[in-house]
Amino acid sequence: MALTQLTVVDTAVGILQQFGLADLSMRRLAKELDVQVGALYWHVKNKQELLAQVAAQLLNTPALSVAAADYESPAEAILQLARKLYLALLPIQDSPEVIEVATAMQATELQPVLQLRALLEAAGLAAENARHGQQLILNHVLGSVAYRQNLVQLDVDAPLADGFDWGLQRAVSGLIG
Amino acid sequence: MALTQLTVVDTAVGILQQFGLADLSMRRLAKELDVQVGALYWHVKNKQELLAQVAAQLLNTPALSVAAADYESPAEAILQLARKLYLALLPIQDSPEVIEVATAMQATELQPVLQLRALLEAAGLAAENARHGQQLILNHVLGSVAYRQNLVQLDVDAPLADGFDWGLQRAVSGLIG
DNA sequence: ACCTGAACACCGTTCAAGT
DNA sequence: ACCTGAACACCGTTCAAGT
Repeated sequence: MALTQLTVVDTAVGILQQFGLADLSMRRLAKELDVQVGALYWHVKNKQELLAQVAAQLLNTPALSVAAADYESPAEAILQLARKLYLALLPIQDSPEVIEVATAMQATELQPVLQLRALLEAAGLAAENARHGQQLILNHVLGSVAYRQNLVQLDVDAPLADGFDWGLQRAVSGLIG
Repeated sequence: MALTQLTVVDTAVGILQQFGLADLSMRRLAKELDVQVGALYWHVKNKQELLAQVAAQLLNTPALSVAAADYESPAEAILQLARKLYLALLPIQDSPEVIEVATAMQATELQPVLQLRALLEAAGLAAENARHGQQLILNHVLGSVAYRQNLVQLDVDAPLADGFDWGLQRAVSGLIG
C-alpha cells in the first residue's frame, strides 16, 4: 500500500483515538505504517501540521453540524451544536490539545467553529461580537472536555453532571439575552 | 547553595518566564542549578508535580486577589478578578498549560480559583452552580490567554481588543443575570 | 518521486554507588 | 540524607544516499 498524505493522517487519527496524544509520535506512526521515520516527512511538513490535519479530519464531518431550520431559535441551534461538539470530543483522548494546535495555526478552517460563528450572527450579533462569542463557547467546550478527560485519567469518579451544560446555557443566555 | 524544593521550583518558574514551557525540561533545570538530573528527583516526585508547584507559585500571590469590599457588587469583583488573572498570565509563556496540569491534579489549591468560586456564591449562586460558573470563567480566561499567546508566537499582529473582556462580561451577566 | 539509514540534539525516569 | 554517573527507552527533524 502506497504511503500517501491521507493514509498518514488516517493512521494518526487511529493512534490518537486508541492510545492518546502521548503515543502519537512520528516514530510510532512510522512503525504502524511499516516505514522509516524520515519517510513521513515527505508527506507532511512536520508534526504540528499533521496534528492540524488530524483535527480537521475529526471536526470536518457532517455529523458535527446542525440544520438551523430544525430549531425554533438560533439559540437552540447553538446549544445543540456545542453539545454535539462536546460529546464528540469527549471520547477522543487529548482532543482539546489537538484542536488548539489547529486553531492556533488557523491554517485549516474547522467547519463546526465556522458554523458556530454563523449561528451567533444569525442570532443578531455583529460580526466582531460573533467572533468573540464563538471564542467564549469554544473555550468552554474545550476546557470542559479537557477537565473531564483529566478526571477519567486520574480515576476520580466524576459526577455525571459535570456542569458543562449548565455553564453553556448561562453563556449562551448571556450572549444573546 | 544547597538544593531545596524551593530553589528547584523558583528556578523552574524563572525558566518558564524567560523561555517558555518547551525549555523547561528536567535536564535544562538541572544544568541551571549546576547539578545532575537525578538530583532533582530527590526534591520533587516528577515533572508533573513540579509543574503543579510552579502553577501554585504563580497564582498564590496577594496580587491575584481582590477585596470584595472594594466593589459595589460581587459581579464587579468577579470581573476584576478574572481580568487580573488574564493580565497576569498573558506575559507568562504557556501558562494555561501549566495551570491545567495543576488543576488536573487538583493536588494544589489555587487561591484565585477558590476566590472566584466564593465570589460566585456571594453573588447568590448555589454551591454546585458556583463550581460550574467557576469552570466557565476559568475556561474563558485560560482559553483566551492561550489563543493570544499563539497569535504572538506566530507573528500575527493581534487586534488589541481580543474579545476576552467582551466575552467575560457576557458570561458573568449570563451567570448572575 | 519517494524512501532508507543514520545521524544530531534532545527528552523523563531510575538506581547502584559514592559521600 | 543527598548527590553523581550512567543507563534505559524514548523524542522531532534532517539529509546524503539509494531506487
